[in-house]
Amino acid sequence: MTLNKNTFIGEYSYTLDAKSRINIPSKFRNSLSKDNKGSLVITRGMDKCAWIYPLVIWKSIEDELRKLSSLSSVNRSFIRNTVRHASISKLDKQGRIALNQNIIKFSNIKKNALIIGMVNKIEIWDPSYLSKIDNNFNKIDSNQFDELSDKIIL
Amino acid sequence: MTLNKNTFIGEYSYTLDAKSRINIPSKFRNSLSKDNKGSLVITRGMDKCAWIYPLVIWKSIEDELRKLSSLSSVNRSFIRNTVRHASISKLDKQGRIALNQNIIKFSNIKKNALIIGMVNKIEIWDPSYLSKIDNNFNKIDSNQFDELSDKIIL
DNA sequence: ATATATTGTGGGTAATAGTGGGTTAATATC
DNA sequence: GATATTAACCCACTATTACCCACAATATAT
Repeated sequence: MTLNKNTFIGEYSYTLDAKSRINIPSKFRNSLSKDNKGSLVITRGMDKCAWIYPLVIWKSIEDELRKLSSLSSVNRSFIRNTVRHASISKLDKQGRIALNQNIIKFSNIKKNALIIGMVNKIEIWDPSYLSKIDNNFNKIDSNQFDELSDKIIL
Repeated sequence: MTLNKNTFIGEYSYTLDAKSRINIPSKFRNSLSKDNKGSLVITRGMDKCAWIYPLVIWKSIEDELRKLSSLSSVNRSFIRNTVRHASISKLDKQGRIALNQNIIKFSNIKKNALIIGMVNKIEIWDPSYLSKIDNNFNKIDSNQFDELSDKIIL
């Protein structure tokens, strides 16, 4: 509760109901700053999962995108792919959001879903798919993290 | 008591109660700086144990993570695996924290638990597992410590 | 030695969180 | 314009968590 605003950590397991609604962990809801007014932006992640940003954070991302010149084709496709699948959604009275078919299909979510706090954003995963990814993670030569471990002391 | 703030040394033996709460040694509680407001962050350790950080220390870790761009998949994995098992917890009026099932299972803690001060963080171990690890420690060839002895003068 | 404060452990109760489902309003389709 | 489909809103039930009080054991002070 005393954590930074719009900051999310931890992992939670929830279920999608018949109406494709999923609960947002109450710790995340409490962390959302008031100026979001309960609104989130849902989009495709870089991995096969959903990314969810607080509205105010998303707006700052938009501002960054605005700075990228459309003269570059790399920029154009980057902007397009970042924005085209994004949609705004509001928490209902019980603290849930509705996921649309597009996102559900993309992230291959069925009944069960894993919600993971990623500091500045939230991820929603299909549990079985993520555990596959995890195995690959363990196989990654750990020296890929050597550079990071120089920067961050845990 | 005159030790540096947010610094923990020593070993204590406590029990988990029926609600998975465990006492934090009063010396540790006294060492916690006021700006933590009694909050700690519990996460998985690099060994099979729980790591506990004072909130303010954790926040500085978070701030470092925030600087890592999510365009890099290595960064994404690193962030995910660093924060996904972390959760914030507040000391109750009696000075205990609640451990969640995730952490209990990971560190294989049953009824008895060992709390160890690790200078900047706290570890919680299953006593019987730790004594196994200790045996391995004694087997380590002592020249593995040569590198460390260059860095730290004991 | 006795009184007083602190520490570690147990447990009850009220508030909150997570889930399901029904009803109404909005939008789209024919 | 009538009907079908979807989304928004409301209510209800259960499990979990947070908060409070109690007490025995130890430590500290007088």
